[in-house]
Amino acid sequence: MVITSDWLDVQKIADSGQCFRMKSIGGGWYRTVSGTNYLELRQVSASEVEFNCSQSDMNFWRFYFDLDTDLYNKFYDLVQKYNGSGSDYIKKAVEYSKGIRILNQDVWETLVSFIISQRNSIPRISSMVEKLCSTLGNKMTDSTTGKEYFTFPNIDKILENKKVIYNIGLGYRDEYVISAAEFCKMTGLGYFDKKNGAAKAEAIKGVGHKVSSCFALFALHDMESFPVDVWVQRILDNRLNNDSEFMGYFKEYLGLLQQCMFYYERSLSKQ
DNA sequence: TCCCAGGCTTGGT
DNA sequence: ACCAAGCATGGG
Repeated sequence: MVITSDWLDVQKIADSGQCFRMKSIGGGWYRTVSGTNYLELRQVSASEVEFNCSQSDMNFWRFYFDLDTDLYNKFYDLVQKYNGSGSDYIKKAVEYSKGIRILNQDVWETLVSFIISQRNSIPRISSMVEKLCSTLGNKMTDSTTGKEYFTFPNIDKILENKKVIYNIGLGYRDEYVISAAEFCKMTGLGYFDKKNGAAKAEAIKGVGHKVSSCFALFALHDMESFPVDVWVQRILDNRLNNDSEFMGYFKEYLGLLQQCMFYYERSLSKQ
């Protein structure tokens, strides 16, 4: 079915760096996996996206893509009205990144993915996550497309296969993945609430402030979370003159703004 | 507060 | 062939 939205860009979301299993499969189609669900989708026009899935799966994906909110339009309007420090850069970044949404991703998958992301490049994060899934995940067949895919391994599966984790090329991050599994086995995933989830996650060995802020934004949907990685730090230093005026103005949209700036800045470096 | 190892891959000389 | 850097973190 076709979903109409003036703020939904498949390619930009796939390349935004918030998810690592969404990739192009040719012919304009993308595929992604979340939980036990598989989806193929493509951009039909600037404001239309075709979702190749059943009606019941669409409920899952509507939530996943954060489609039932007018937050994005409110954000865009607010950006147009902003004339404070850094407004030129922010307006350009948001215009360029229009269509990026903050996904509602699985708590466990996102935690592990961002532990793996540390001191790593996006293509290699994706390949590490795929390796993890193809090695320890469950093999499934999508009823709509007939395609085979692997789910992300759950906590127990990882705890039962520690040796495997140490031998799939995660580097020094392997022990962090194990410690996250042990921690979450104890607390349960419901322990990570939107308000305090980031701080709670930092009790896990291998989860510092940067990973926890990504976790809060991309899994717990804490839109006020503003992850600062090397790219965002460069933006703050070189584009925004370390003036944090925008942070107060965009308070409840900071996570979305971070994604726009991150995506825009990386595009500038690729030219 | 500052500094560096740890593991592994890619991209640039 | 060599080496730096990559959506950081923990420990000294």
